[in-house]
Amino acid sequence: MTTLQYEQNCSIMRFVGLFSGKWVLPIVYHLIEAKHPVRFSQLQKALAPIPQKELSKHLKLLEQHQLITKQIYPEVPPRVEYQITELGQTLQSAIQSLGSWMELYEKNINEK
Amino acid sequence: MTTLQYEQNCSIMRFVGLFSGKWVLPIVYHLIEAKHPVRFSQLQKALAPIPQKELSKHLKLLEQHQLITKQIYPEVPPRVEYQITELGQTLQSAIQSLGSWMELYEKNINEK
DNA sequence: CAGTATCCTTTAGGATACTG
DNA sequence: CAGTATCCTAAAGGATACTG
Repeated sequence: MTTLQYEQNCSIMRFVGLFSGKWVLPIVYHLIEAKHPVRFSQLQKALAPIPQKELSKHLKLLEQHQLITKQIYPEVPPRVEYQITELGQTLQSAIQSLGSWMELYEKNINEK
Repeated sequence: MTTLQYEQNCSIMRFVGLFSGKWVLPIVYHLIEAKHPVRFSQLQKALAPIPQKELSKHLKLLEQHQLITKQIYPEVPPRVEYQITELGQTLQSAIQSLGSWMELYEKNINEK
């Protein structure tokens, strides 16, 4: 019998695995807040100074994980829009609570 | 006027910065759940297969960030205990919501 | 027991240039 | 516009051996 390891058993660790990367949560959260489809260039501008490569890579991964959808419009110049899925939208309160906690924490640290 | 960048302005990004690292949230959460002081070796066992180096490094950082305290007992063999601070304890619900979301997500993905 | 120290490999991250 | 491709550096992560 193999020892079941913490890595596979802990939902927190699996979460960290799924959302590892400096820019992942910000991308997701921006799309959650936007609610409407957002173009690649809009995302890049909103999340500046995110490197284009990082944005591109994580959008692809998030789509694979069914947290966002990608819509390509065959126009010239090309238009590509990203939108949060219903499943992705369920992340809203969890991510919000991280941000709220951070502000509480900083307030606490600074007043000492 | 300099453009204020997303990195400094977004509490989510600052959170990600503070808790970056595969093992940080698991360590914090274990201490939150424990409530009582926990020895180094207990942590290592509970979070296996965490490398000793990672555990040691992150405990030091968490202490610097005032999220945990360290108590050294001058015994032989030495005993060192770590405990969550009140400030650290305030993370509980935020981290829990990450884990709960992860389980919801996995359930959703698997039933397709 | 509770760490350090060392070494090594992989990944993340970012700058820049190019393309359909 | 919306990406790729390339190159590079720094940081993360992990295995192992050693120490007060």
